[in-house]
Amino acid sequence: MEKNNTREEILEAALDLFAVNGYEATSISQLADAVGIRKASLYSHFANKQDILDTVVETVLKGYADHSIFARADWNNPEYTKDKTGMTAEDVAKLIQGQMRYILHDTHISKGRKMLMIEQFRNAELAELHTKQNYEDVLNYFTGLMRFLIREETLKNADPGIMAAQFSSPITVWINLCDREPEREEEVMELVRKHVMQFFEIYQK
Amino acid sequence: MEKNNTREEILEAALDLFAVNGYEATSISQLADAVGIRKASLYSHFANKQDILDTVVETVLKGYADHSIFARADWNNPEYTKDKTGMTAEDVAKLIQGQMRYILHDTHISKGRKMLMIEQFRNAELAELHTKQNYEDVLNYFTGLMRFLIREETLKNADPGIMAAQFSSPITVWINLCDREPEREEEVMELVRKHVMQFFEIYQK
DNA sequence: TATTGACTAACGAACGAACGTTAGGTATAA
DNA sequence: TTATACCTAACGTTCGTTCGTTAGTCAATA
Repeated sequence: MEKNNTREEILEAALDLFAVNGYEATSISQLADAVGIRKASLYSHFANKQDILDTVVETVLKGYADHSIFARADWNNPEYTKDKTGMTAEDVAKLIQGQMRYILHDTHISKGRKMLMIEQFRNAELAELHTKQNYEDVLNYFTGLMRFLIREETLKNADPGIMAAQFSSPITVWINLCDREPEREEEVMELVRKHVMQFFEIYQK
Repeated sequence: MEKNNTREEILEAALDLFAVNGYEATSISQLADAVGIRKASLYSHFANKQDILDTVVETVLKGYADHSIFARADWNNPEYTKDKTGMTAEDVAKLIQGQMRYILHDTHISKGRKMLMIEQFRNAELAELHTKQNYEDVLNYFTGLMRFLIREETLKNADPGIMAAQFSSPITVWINLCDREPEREEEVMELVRKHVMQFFEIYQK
């Protein structure tokens, strides 16, 4: 009755290792040790090492599509924005902090992000994925937010793409910092608060 | 009379390879091939593979200390600021664009940056170096610039640390984008121009 | 000037260990 | 009975490294 989950364990361990060492520098033996089986047993579940990477990437991609805050937002949908009208600077700061906590601590998302970071100069497919997930989707999301806040007359009218870059880039940089030095998370959260407050002040209508 | 430079050629090829594949995923044979010698000959110049990495890091560090725009600036030194008084938004945009071109195309700086990017989750020393070079020094530099522009009454008074984060982070993000997709450099340069112009507008006195 | 010897950089060959992978056997459970 | 998950053993290849040799350079010596 117990469904066998070795395959999932392998994928999880693989993402763990790829997110620290990268694909090439991770060996089949390392991976097998992490799962607690012999390395030959991996081949009962995957055709070869590349197949493991492909499946991990597939999993990361699917997890992203299912759980990404940024890819799923729709600022033109009243259903999506109805609980976001009349947001103050503090409200937005809290919202962003919550999103950052999620992005930082969700294991799939954070390990996927690190893997893309490591592989971005060797694997063209992963480089593209990196740009989409950590640049284009983020920028789109915050451009939507800026347009929404301008429409609501919370912020003054200016190029929303540039506003989004100015608003989101510090957050992106601070997420990378926390990936490297997790003990600085609280320091970063305070910076985020200050950043959002100051952003709203200077862009206020 | 000709000074032998094989050692330098090895270091250059090593940085090339480490900046794409990382240290572990780069083999001694690959490196020897890139230099055009047999792999055993590498050991006439370095004790072992780790010694090559250590020396490459040392070289990157020295190159950074000698050539980094950010580590060498001193906004309290009149000698440094004397040609920077009365800068308009366009002047600053041009200045930043020039600095970005340099940072993007100087081979040592760009390859060093990529190597640190790849190694940041496995090598604590390189993670620290990454934070210093691409976060702390950058933030310090731009905090200095903000203080300078506030002192000059070009910009209004606000938290210069937050201003520096808002000003520099988009630039950091765009440099990373260009590292991944160099063909987007001109698009990025236009974004930088817009960003700087808009930044000066909203923060104007 | 010619000879010697010390030093160097590069080499081919080989080392044991680890790599990714395959084959074949065994135990478990449907 | 058949299929599956895991095993041990081994494959050929590549890994980082060591060894002993060779060819060339250069300074001191004869």
